[in-house]
Amino acid sequence: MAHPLIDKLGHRDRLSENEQAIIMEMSTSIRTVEAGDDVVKEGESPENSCLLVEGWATRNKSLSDGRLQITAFHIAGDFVDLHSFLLKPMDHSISALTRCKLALVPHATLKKVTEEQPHLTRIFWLNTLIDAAIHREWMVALGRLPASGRLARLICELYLRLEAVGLAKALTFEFPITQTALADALGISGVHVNRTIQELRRAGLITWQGARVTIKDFDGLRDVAEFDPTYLNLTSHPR
Amino acid sequence: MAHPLIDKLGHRDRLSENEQAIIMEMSTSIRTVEAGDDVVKEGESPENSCLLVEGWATRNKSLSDGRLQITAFHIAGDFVDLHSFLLKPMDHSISALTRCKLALVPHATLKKVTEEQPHLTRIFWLNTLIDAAIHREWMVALGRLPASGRLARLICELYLRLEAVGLAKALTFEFPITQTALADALGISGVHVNRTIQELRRAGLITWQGARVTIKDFDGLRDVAEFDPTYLNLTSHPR
DNA sequence: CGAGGTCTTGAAGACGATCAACAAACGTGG
DNA sequence: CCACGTTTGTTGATCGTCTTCAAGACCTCG
Repeated sequence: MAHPLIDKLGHRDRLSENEQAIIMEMSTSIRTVEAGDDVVKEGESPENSCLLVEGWATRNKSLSDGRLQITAFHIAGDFVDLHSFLLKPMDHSISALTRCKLALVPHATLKKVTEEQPHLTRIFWLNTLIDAAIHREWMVALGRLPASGRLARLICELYLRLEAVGLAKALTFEFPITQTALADALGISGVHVNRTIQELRRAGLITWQGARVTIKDFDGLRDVAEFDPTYLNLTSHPR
Repeated sequence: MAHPLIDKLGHRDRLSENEQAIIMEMSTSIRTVEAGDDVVKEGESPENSCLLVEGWATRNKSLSDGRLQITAFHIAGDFVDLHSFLLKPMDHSISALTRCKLALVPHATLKKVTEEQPHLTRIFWLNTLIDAAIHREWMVALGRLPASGRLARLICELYLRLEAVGLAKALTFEFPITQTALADALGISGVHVNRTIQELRRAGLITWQGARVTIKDFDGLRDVAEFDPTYLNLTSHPR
């Protein structure tokens, strides 16, 4: 299994050899997008969905005055843009946080999967349902948690997701983001992000130097975050 | 077309006679849930998905101390709980805001649809993708809009959704909710909901008496809300 | 080595929370 | 049909979190 998506989906249900082969062959080409550039823009109706092979990307929506809200972070193995297969035009943009490598999957191929591979279709569908579950989790954070809780939650979520695909271990990971961008994800100001990071540091819950985040007290962080990982559906069972 | 779901899905793509017949026959039974009761609770793994035939329901998640965040409102014709077909256990609860009539659809039937009805599968999948798009829209509101903007958005969204299924017209609709529950949707306190409603009233944008909400100045309300209805995907095209 | 972006800190002020009290509406039983 | 209790809506006062503005320190990269 040398494919990040197969790794990831394999955590949720068993994939047959045939299904794995289909996933390996789905993509027609690889596209590279530079840090800061958009992969897809709000309003477009792309003919391909893209799978993130390498790098970090965000889903985001912007308001007329330029204010931004990041609605999700994506990492290697995420089928970032599966939504655009059926949902057109795009209601949001996908932007590269770092340089990204993306595998393009034509919508015609996905349509064929829905016609010939019911089990794989359900797995892909599930993938988008988990995106929705993560959205709900973020809504709770944005609506009901103070800044420290929101940040703590994000750290817990990202660590578990990265760990699940082998991109983090030992409670530490690289998070290549500016505090300004983090503000757009947490729904607070850049200045306050800075103060909130310091608050978690002072409480002995994390260290954060450059891009490296280390969780020093997972239980403490989980308490501040009121975090329960069930929504990530990281356990395998037949669908 | 005497079925609310057929009405609704018909706005997004054409349904064949056969597909309409399948939808009519999917449901094995009707369940009634009283106002305030839960339809499904967080943590459960139901064997049926439920389709809301009559009444208002919410999706919600609660924190350990009892604070609540409503993540969506659902109305007649919404396939509220399609998520639980593949996403188990439930990451959130579904609760009845008013007395609700729900049609139960066994997951085995849905599985059969995915195996025999690719087009209908895509339509159902799309339905959950639109739920996700609405979630993203709410995240922008929760993260980046002041209370007045959040409330204005909700009113715009609900009006358009109700109108699309024939449950509202002439810029007025019944919204049977308490200000406390509204607070749990908007991520603010109950007291502040009250003041925010008054603010929109004073600005001449709405009236709100008892459960009846009337939009007096749609353009004005849309501006306060920074509302763009694209995300609701209310237009029909082949999927 | 200089320049632009990013991080950090301080001070003032806004928005919304919380607490408290009262008014109005609603439902229920007498 | 009215009396009463409970829930919901309304208002005022005070407090806290987070915003905004501003300035300086650090750092990275050409």
